[in-house]
Amino acid sequence: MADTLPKGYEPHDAEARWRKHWEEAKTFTPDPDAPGEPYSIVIPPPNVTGALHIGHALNLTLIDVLCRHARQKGKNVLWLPGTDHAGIATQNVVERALSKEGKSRRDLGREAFVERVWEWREDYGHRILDQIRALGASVDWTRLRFTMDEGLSAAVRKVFVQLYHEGLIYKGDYIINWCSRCHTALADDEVEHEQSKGRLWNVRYHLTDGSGSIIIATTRPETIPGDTAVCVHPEDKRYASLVGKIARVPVLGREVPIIADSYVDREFGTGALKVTPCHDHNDWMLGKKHNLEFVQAIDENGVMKAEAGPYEGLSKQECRKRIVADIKAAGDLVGVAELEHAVGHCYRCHTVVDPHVSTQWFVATTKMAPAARAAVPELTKIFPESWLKTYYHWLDNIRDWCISRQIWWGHRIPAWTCKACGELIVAEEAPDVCPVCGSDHQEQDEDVLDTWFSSALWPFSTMGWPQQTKELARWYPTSVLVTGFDIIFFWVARMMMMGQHFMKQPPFRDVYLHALVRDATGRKMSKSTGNVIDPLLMIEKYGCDSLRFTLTAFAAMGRDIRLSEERIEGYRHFVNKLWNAARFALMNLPEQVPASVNLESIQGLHHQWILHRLEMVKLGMDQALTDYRFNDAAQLGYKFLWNEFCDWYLELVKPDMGPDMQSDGPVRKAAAQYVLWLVLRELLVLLHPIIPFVTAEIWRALPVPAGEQQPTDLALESYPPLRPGCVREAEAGRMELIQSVIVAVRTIKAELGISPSHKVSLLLHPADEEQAALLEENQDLMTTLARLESLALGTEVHAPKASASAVVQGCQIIVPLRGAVNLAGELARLDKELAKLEKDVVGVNMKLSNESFVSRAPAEVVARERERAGQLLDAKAKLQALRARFAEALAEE
RNA sequence: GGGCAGUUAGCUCAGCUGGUGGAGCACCGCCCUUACAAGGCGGGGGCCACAGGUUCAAGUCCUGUACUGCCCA
Repeated sequence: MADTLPKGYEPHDAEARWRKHWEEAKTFTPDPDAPGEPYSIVIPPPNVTGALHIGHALNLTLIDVLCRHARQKGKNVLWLPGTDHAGIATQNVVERALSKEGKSRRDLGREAFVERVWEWREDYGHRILDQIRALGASVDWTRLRFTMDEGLSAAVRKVFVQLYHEGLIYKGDYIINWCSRCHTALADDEVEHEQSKGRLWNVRYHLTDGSGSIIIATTRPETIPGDTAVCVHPEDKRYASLVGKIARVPVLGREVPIIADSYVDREFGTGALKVTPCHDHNDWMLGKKHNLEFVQAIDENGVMKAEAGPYEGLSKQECRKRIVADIKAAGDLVGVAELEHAVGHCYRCHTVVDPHVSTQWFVATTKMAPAARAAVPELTKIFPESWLKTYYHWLDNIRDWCISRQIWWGHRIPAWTCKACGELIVAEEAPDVCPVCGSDHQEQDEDVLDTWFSSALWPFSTMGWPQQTKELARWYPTSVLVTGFDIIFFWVARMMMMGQHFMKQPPFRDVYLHALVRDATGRKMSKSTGNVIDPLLMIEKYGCDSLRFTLTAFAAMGRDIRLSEERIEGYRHFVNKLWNAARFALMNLPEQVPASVNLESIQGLHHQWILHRLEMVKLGMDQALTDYRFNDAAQLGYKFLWNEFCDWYLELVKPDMGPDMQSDGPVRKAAAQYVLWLVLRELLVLLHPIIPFVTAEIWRALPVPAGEQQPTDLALESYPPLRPGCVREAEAGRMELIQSVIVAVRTIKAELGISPSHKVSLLLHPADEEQAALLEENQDLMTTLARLESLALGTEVHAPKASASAVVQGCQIIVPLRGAVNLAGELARLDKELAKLEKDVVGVNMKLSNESFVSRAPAEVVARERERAGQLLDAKAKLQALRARFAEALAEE
């Protein structure tokens, strides 16, 4: 006997051992010169400040499944790991640490502060990487990248400079989203809109000519000092006569024109809008269009400026209170209403974002978007397709991307201003002298670039671009990008634009967008709600494979995943089941596997059946993973292991393993051992991409065939070869009959209260000769699994009237009942069966008696229904006869 | 306001190109049958949200309604 496994699987030891082995042996470090179709994935770089959350766990698990599967298929696989520097988030973290020491970043100065961030990164930046390790991600650690690495930074500078010279990056005064807490600009998609309760103030603006007034509606009265117009809809009859007149801004007294623009929503508020170009995006657009004055009334700290007159120096909140009070005192506050409206918040710190006018750098994404749009779906396919429209819609309505951030941690903008002549110099390296005036006195732009700017280059910058590396030649474009749909704008679309522009082809062939992981009640997981499921804690409690299997099994396309700890716990049972099946196998296998048996001519229906099923699962799982149907792949594996291999095959094979009583014993046992070994072995390979640790651990313990080397590393094993000769539909169908007979006997026992272990006699009346032969040949299987005392076959066999019965595929199943059993129970059982049959008969007859069904449905379908009708009627007749006999027996009691 | 999903067993969800509605968990019985009680065997449970339409045939295709969720403005 081979060495068996310990009674329970200990995930911690096994996981630690395999993680260490794979990393030290560089198992997942590919050679660009190696053969095999290239397959590559770049990791969606997690935020370096982050801790692994369940969303990462899902993402990494799915990518790992794809990569491990691709390796099995003989591909040359690169999975490139790394992190991004998360400008705002990281700076916030370090600033918070500083503030505990009573210091601000300004106390340190820029250089010392950045130094401090690097130190922080040295101390904590590996945390997220260790967590990626914990999950078993088969990344190539030798190619680890960070967006602030020298190579990637050089790529950023090159891209910036080139885009600038191509006119695709420009600097200008624009209205942007301003976070006064982070003290920086934000891109449009970095602002999260949330419905919140607010108020709508109706305020009267008097006309300068004394001819009356106009009432406007506003949600932000503190911006009144920045008003430079009042706007109405050109077709709004209520205000037609006022257009062109001059209104006076309350309190401030500024005279502003009343203009007309179809942008105005006549239904909203009073239908009249005050226009504040410096403090609202839409008003900015109106200001440009109508050549209005631009008055900035609030500064970048949220404090009122001199332009706000009497409110100068007040916070915007205080200003709101005061100006409302002043307007009310003047009798111009017409009304206040409650209002539910969307308010923008900073995605990093959740402060309310203010529209703010300032000098910023922009990428002309309006010009770059068309290429990224055109690439889909011809060059890049999006899965699931339902995201296609969202992708198009965003690109079609894109605004230029604000990329400058007023922080210190990040790639500093490679632009210098000559102190002598004011020339703006954009270059990859600091210029020695000004190309215009020759002065050597330049000052670099203070701002850094948006983190997503460097992330957008990730698919090629990580492979060494702008150097022409072997990696780029071999692995660009990448095979697939796997990521959450929530960053389709932040990341996917921008990588598409940059990839198209600089590499002349999009960065991935496929984009697979997975769902968000939610809690059991469907809420987003967040620290503040306290409903997070910590993947590391789950790994600790249930083992990594349990978590991975759960996530894979729930990753149905286009659906959110509702996760709860119970589910992970549940799938731990699956891992345990596999472990125990392997234990059983090992207890029944010799130290060396017997010489191989010709599987295509193997005897034994159970062997033929399980080999057939194995072929189906191989094909099915491969196809499912190719189609990104992760849940289907997981389910196929689950059902095969549990419901076929364990529930049936292991039971069926037990008699083969017994003492060698019969003359064919040794041969039969050797064949069974070989099939058992082989099926388990290939099943381990199939499951390995999803649950790598437990499968590797079992694999190591499996015996190897005589003459072969000691166990190999499962991670390097190929996908099991297909054996077309083992595909046998007919045999599989025959096995189903045997299974049905066994189930029928078990049901009779269970429903009549006969103990499962109580051995009964079984009489079978087969439907025909062929069935008789089949049942005859497989008596052993039925005797063992149905726990029979004896088995008799043939229509001549006498059956006592007091027998329980059933009909399966035309075969009558008769179990003589002796002793104190519940005879009335059997009658009820038969009646229930008959009622069920009757219902089916009625259904089929209805179809067949429908003239148009018979004439219009495909002949094949009609034939199938006819056959079924025949079977049902046959079963019904037989069961009725059996019931009649039984009723007689009851009467005789 | 625009767009995209979803509505199937008590719960969470599968159900591809229309042809006898499934799984896991939960529930109810019975069982320590020599891998597994984290187990085995058996069972109950569904007008597939609603209303129309197409079709011989609709959970599946089309239209509308209701509710839920998400994204964008």
